[in-house]
Amino acid sequence: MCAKTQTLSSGLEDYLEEIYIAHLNDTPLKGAELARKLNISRASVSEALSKLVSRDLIKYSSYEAISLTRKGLEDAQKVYAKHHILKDFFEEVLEISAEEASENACKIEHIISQNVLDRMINFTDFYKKNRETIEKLKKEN
Amino acid sequence: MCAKTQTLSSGLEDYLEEIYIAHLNDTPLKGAELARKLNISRASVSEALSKLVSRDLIKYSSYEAISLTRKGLEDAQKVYAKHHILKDFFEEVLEISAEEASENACKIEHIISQNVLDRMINFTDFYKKNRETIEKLKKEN
DNA sequence: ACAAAGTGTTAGGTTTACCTTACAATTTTC
DNA sequence: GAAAATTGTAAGGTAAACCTAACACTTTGT
Repeated sequence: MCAKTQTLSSGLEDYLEEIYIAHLNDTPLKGAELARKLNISRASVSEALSKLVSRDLIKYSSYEAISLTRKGLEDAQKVYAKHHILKDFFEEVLEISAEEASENACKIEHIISQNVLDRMINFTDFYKKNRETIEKLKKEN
Repeated sequence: MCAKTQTLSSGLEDYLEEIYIAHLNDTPLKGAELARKLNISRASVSEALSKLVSRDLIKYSSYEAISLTRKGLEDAQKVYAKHHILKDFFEEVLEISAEEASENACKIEHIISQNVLDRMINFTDFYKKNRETIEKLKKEN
């Protein structure tokens, strides 16, 4: 009856994130396509989708597009946001390439604490606003 | 979306790191003590140590202190360094508490790319050298 | 020295997240 | 409206990393 709120494994978060990206792009996403995107077998995706359904994070029937429940949407947004906070910090502050920034963000997004992320948002924001001053300072050293 | 790569598993890196810390402290470390430190059963530690021995990263015989091979020492130093680069950045730049900085570093150290770490070293260094100027700049915003 | 305490290993189990194979169900294409 | 292609799922398997229980071996304390 009452839905359980468990923490999502890193793997399930990846599924959810990819489903969310399809949602953002307004692109219908089926299991097989998700399998291709994540480079995982259709069988494994099938199992994972069952888990997400049983946790009330997605709606899904065979041969139809996957959709997010309200709860699933919220969770996905959180993961997606984490990804971008990290990616943005890596790119803007550390000057890492978009690709490498994304690869690192993909892994770290599942384990970093919210507090660190919050500070990272502020810091990246500060950095962007003062980029010229800071870069001048760097050259002076 | 998130491809996986790993030579030494995150778990084995943790064992190695703890062994290295004992080495730094010049404290003999046996399996049982390692198990206590990592909060893992003696049985699991026994298995893990066998793996580390077979990979030529440690030397170990029952009832004796664990020691690092040259290769093991190098690997351990790398992990340990990663931990401190991250911890230092979290503490010094993001002003995270020592404890939380360490907790985050513990997890991230196993997955972050060397390139990001290198940039992080430089950035933290820059930040420390220009702390006052940067903090003044923050207040101005 | 020898009992108690501590340490190590084995055997067998669990969980998680993958996999392949094979088949069933559905959709697409001609 | 079939044949072909695609999609989904069930069954059974693998591997990693942990666990407990039981037992054997070693060290310690008196």
